[in-house]
Amino acid sequence: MQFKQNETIYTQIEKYLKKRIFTGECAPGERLPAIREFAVLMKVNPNTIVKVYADLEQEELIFSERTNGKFVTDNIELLRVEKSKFIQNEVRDFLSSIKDMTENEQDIINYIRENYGNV
Amino acid sequence: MQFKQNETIYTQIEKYLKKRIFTGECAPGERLPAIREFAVLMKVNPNTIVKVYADLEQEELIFSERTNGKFVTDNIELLRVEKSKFIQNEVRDFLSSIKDMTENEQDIINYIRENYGNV
Amino acid sequence: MQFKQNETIYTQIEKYLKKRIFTGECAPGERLPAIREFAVLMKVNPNTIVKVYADLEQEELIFSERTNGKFVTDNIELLRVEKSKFIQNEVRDFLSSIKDMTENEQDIINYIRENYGNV
Amino acid sequence: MQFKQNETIYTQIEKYLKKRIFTGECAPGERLPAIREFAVLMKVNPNTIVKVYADLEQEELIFSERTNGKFVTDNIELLRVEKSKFIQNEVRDFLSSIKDMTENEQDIINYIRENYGNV
DNA sequence: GTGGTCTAGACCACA
DNA sequence: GTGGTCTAGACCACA
Repeated sequence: MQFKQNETIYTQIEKYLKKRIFTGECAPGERLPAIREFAVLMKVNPNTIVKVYADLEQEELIFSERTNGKFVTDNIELLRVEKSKFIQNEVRDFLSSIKDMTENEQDIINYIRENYGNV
Repeated sequence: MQFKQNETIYTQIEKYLKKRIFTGECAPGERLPAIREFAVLMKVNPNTIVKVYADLEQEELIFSERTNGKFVTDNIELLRVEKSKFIQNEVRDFLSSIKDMTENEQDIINYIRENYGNV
Repeated sequence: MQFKQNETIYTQIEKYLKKRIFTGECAPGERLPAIREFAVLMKVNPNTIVKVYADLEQEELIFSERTNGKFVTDNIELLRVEKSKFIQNEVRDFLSSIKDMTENEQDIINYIRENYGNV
Repeated sequence: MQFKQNETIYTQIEKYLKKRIFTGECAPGERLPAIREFAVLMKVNPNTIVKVYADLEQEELIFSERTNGKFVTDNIELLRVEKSKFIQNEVRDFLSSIKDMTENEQDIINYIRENYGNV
């Protein structure tokens, strides 16, 4: 994974992991990669992953089993709600970033249509 | 202005200023606020504004007149191109952040419609 | 048994076992559960119980008979003294943790009265 | 400060700091010691203090001003509530640790009276 | 000077 | 092997 500057590494990994959880690539109840393993994969220090996991645990998206690893929550309802919040957040951030430079709703939708195929 | 954490202040001010330039609130050829004045307005240290102006000058969106201050470029064509790039960037960042969690183009457009009025 | 974080499991089991010994639930001279059995009951690794028993043996609260198992001491006087020490310890730890935030002795006693029924 | 084993350093510092906040030794709105300064005082690594401050900030007992330091909340009502919770917690932990080894409420109160002067 | 992030790496409890 | 804590210390953004 290639990290942007101007956004902290842990934030980027957190977003990445959340998206995997929300899309079900990391399924409810599934074991997450071990801290050290994930750190190697991401080419970061284990402590950075410790922070990522701690933050997601705080939000109850994942939970710990002592010495056994970290697991995606199996609270489907919570996942549904958090996913919805996450998306709404992204949408609103986007809209407020771009609104002033566009004419109206349709203008933005056109941009979406033009670029949807290219990402 | 309220700053987010996890993104540097100067980046946030740069975006803010670019948007004012692209929307014409800061018109082509217009004088920008003096560093100290802008710093007071934004409640940041003057050094932060120095960096912002330097970065925008680097991108040729603004230029210096020695002792006279900083001015928005009057190269309309450059403004048009940069604005377009800026918007496209935002659109693509948004799309790639959200694509995996949505079904299709229409799905995203619905989110836009739902939230357009609330930002 | 539900373990707290921020305190090691073996410490928590040690306290639990001591209390059973001091209350006589594990009577003087009585045989303690076998390591494996106790480990299963507590849902911990046998090594953890090995450590617990070793520590209590160190304090002479329990003793080994080679292949026959571990037994609660039958030194009643020692039990009396250790129980008393244990309680005094708990009381003093509690008092020093809370003293600065309370007005006086009576204040603490009121807290005891208020909460005695709810634990 | 002398740290106990079997309880993490950061937990002990957190409790220490909370108590200072609840007693008003660190008054509402007051600036807390700088991370590095406090680390030197406590003879621990700055990162440990970072964690302590982060945890208390999470609980809204303290707040950050970028590059200016950390401050005790001035939300008096929140302080009152959290102090009350903290004390109740300590009292209940104490009671459940000692209840089985005592006869009744009065028995415990006697222990409090006996030891109050000696802590 | 102040906090935030990150790395390298050690040591521990527990399985 | 797995996570948790802690240290030493670097580098950055910001004041």
